[in-house]
Order: sequence, then structure tokens, then C-alpha cells
Amino acid sequence: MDKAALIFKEFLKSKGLKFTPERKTILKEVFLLHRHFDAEALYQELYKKKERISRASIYRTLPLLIKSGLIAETLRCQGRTSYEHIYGHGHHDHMLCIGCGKVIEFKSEKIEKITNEICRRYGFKPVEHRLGIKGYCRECQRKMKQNKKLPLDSEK
Amino acid sequence: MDKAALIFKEFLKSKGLKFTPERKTILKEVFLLHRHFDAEALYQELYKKKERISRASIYRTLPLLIKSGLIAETLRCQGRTSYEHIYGHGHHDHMLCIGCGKVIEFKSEKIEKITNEICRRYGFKPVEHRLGIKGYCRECQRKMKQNKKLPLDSEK
DNA sequence: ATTGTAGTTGAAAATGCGTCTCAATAGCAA
DNA sequence: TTGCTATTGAGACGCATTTTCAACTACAAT
Repeated sequence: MDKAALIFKEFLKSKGLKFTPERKTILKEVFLLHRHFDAEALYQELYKKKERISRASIYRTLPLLIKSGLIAETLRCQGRTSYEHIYGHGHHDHMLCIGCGKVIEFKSEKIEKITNEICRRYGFKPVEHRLGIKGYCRECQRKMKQNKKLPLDSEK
Repeated sequence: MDKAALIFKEFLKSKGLKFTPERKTILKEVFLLHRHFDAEALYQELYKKKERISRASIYRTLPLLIKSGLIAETLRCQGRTSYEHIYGHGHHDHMLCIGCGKVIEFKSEKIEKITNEICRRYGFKPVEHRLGIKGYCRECQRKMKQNKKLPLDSEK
């Protein structure tokens, strides 16, 4: 975790920005949090721990963490942007269940290879890619067969 | 284009909804528009053509067009949701240039196969998938080498 | 240590996409 | 034609995110 802090510090310095206590605290919390959090969740978590860091600072820090390569945006669900830390975790993609909102992560070497190959074909220099699959998870499929209502099902 | 209207009409009827003039006009415009438009662009386009259809109606109609399978959400750029019509076009994925915003479309049979295979492995029933690759297009790479500023480059 | 100067912070106001409300209107089936 | 229900436009509203601004602070230079 300390290494991430170093990376962030170096990144900030290289941009003439400062490694403030607020940024330090946010960074720490981001790495304590399990995957997939959003700005508000981060704010709440810090609030619980008596850290009074404003939402503005959080919203300002997240893009910096992205640029430093420590975290990344993931799926955008229900109007909120969510993030995950990627430092120390290999790249992976997501399946999102339309029925219950569950997120399943998976890794695929093949996907990596193919995207790289495609990019080469187009002279495109990839920075990151994201594959999202929407559909129904096992449980929701079962429920559908039993005509049960799914958690996220809206009328009509 | 008429076939799309039929599909939409049938879809609406099946839901007990009406094929109103407004919806007809929106549908038509959506198919006149090239790929990748957002709600506001659609509104503006219609406005130019003296069609006074409210934004509310557009926002209400787009989800119906999605449910009917005629259009789909694509990349969400700069906070706006953008759409493309998929009726008559095969599935494809996107590369998005970080430097200039250009969108490159591509098709890959392999991607389709692999995603299906992965879903099978997880007992996940896919409805749609989206692969987005962010990076730099050929021109922007060239500009970068010449130390030129890229259109979307922000300071700092 | 002290100082100077950008960069930062929090609070609140502002933005802006998208949704909802509601009264008036209009398909569509009987 | 009638009646029921869906639809429309205008504007209010919701809510995540961004911006503003005055007070503050990290950090490099002194």
C-alpha cells in the first residue's frame, strides 16, 4: 500500500501538485475499500472514520488517482460512476446482471490478445480497454423460469 | 426504414402503447442520423427541421427504441449518454481516441465467440456486450511525437 | 526557520443531464 | 361518438459532479 502512495506522490510531483493529507487519506481509504466504490461511498466511509474530507476534494482527487494509474473507472451504474483500484490487481472485465445488479469479474488472456491485435491492425495505441457484458446471472435465470420478479425489474 | 417503423409499431402495440406522430418522427430522425447521437443532438436536429418535439418526449422515446431493439446505448462520453441505431447494422465495438475524440468502429468475430464462451463458463446469459478501447489514433500518435498539442488535451 | 507562491481546501452555489409532475390532448377500441 | 388510457409539452425537480472563492498550506527557495 505504501508503494501506491509513492507512486501517487511521484505522479503529483511530476505535475507540480502536492501530496496533501487529504489526498493521502483518500488514497489510503481507496485501497482499504474492496473493489467497486463510488465517490459517495468513499465520502461516507471516511465520514464514519471521523475524517472530514469534503466531497469536492474527493471528486477532485479521483481523476488524479486515475491519471496516476492507480485506479480506474469501471461500470457506470444507475447514474453513478464507480471505480476500482487496479494497482496490484491484474486487468479483468465485468459481467453485469440486469436482473439483480450483481457484478461478476473475469479475466481472459484471449481478450487481451485479440484487442491488441485489433489495435495493431488500426494503428491504434491502446491505453485501456473495457469489456462489459450485460445479461442475466444464474440465479436470475432460475427466478425468471419460475416467473418470479427480479430485484431490478421495473414494470411494463 | 419503413421496416424499422413496423417493428417499432408492433413493439408498442405489444406493450399497449401508442404509435404517436412524435414517436414516428423521432424514429425517422434517428435513422436519418449517422451513428452516435445523443438526446440533445436529436432534439437540435429536429428543431432545425421545425419539428417542435419536447426534450421530455425524446428522453421518453429513446428507452422504448432500445427495448424494441432498434437502437442501443454506446459509449458514454463526457457525461452524456449516446446512442446508435443497430437495426440493419451488425454488432460492432469501438475504439475511442483520447487525443481527439474520434470513434473508430470495428467488428470482430473472435470477440463474439470468446464472450459467448466466457458466459457459458459462468452460466451467464448474455444480452449484449460492449468492448471499448481507449487509446490514441494514428494521427494523434504522430502529433505526440512532434510534441504538438492534442485537441482534447487539457493542461497540467 | 521564514517567506513566498502556487496549489488546495471546504462550503456553497452552480451546472447540466435526465426524470417527474400535471393539466390538456389524442389514439384507439367499443 | 364515447370513454379509457396513454401521451404530450413545459417547467419543476433530483442528483451526481463541477466550479467558485476566500482562507489556508505544502514545499522550494531563501
